[in-house]
Amino acid sequence: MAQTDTVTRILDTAEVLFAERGFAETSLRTITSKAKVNLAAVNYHFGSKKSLIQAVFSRYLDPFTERFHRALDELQAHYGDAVIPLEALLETMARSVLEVPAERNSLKVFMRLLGLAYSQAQGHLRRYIQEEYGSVFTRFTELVRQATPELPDAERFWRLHFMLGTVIFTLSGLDALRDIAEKDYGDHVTVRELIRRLRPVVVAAMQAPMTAPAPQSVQEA
Amino acid sequence: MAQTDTVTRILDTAEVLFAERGFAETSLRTITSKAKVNLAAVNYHFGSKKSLIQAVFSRYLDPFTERFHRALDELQAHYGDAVIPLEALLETMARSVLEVPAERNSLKVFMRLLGLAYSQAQGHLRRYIQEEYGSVFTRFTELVRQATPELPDAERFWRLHFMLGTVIFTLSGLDALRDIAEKDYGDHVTVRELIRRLRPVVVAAMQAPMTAPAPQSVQEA
DNA sequence: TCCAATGATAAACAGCTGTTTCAAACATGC
DNA sequence: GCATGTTTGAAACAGCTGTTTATCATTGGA
Repeated sequence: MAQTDTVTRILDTAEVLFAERGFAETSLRTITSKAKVNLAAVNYHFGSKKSLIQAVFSRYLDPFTERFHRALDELQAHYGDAVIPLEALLETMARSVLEVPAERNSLKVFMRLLGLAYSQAQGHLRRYIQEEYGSVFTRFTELVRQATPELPDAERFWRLHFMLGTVIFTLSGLDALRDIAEKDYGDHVTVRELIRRLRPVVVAAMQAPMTAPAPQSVQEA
Repeated sequence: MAQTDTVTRILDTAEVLFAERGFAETSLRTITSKAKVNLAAVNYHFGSKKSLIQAVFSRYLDPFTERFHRALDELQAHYGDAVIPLEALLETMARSVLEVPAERNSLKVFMRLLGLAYSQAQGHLRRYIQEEYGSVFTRFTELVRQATPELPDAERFWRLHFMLGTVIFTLSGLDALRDIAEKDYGDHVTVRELIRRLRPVVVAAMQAPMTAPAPQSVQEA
């Protein structure tokens, strides 16, 4: 065995580079040279670049989904048959997201990867994540449904994705935004502080009053 | 002159392909062959692939900023010295965004490109957009400042970017989200309808109550 | 001790990338 | 008509891409 496992050295290097520059823009040669590992090692241990990308995600998402499931278990046990309030659900999710990368001090990388998963072409990634980790999301949305019975299903779906966009966009572009905020407002913000700022905004957004559907006379695009 | 200008044929093809697959994942050969144009034409007319990417953005952003500036002029003329309410500002912005691509029936492409500009590596793009079109955004945020005097500057900055994330994330991933929504809720939504749904959410988010700063005892990441 | 399996290494592979070159075609002004 | 500047065309360029091969080293078990 080398001083640290070749596989984990590849994963450690790859996740940072992917987060910094995207998948297509990061070559295997860049990864392997920075990881002080032979080029062929990636294909030997992971099979292909695609699989390496998925492995990087699994290493974050597997512990996350496990923790999140457990946290939801506790939450449901605590509330029994009563409806879990929206704030508690959001709080639990936030805590689960924060806990995982705390073990490896890189929430920033985690969020940036999530952002890339949504925005980059990489259709295989979205499919992989959907198939592998879709069930947690389904469970969560069902609980949100019970917490917001006044919302029509479609409206809640869209608002949840509005908020997903808020979180992913903000946290994945964190460095750039933090620089601007610090320069313009002397406001050096930490991730935990950002999440504190996010909470009331997300709650207010989910509970915003609904407006009447657009009149049909308006032309469509 | 060919049946349509070589330059515009390149731009038309490039913007669609970029929106579909990202910048790094779209080769000049794919663009030129699909546009039925010689490979060298891109480098001849635009100089480089980088410049082509910027040209694609200019073609959207130049008309947009011009319209948006004009719309803000009218708004300020109408309200005189009075403070323009937040809803009116957001409404004006939404209208300006909607108007531009209506001329070329591709708001979807426009939004997807905006999303890519934020998420893709392409540091040159962010710099280009910032330098070229930053002034409109500055003007807009100043008006938002007057409309929300109760918010501290830093808080307003973050909330504006929260909402920017919401809009860009939603509209740039529109196709995928729409498919899910249609399958699960039979809800076939148009862009204009989505924007109608976005409005109350954004307003509520901007006007959400503030919570006290986190106690200093909490450890930071 | 020998064998087999596993892992690491360097080299080569075919294919694609953005860009350049230079000759041909074209249009335009005189 | 000729000469001018502009736009196209096919081909080549050097460089990088992911992947494969074949060789070598190292290990653990019989």
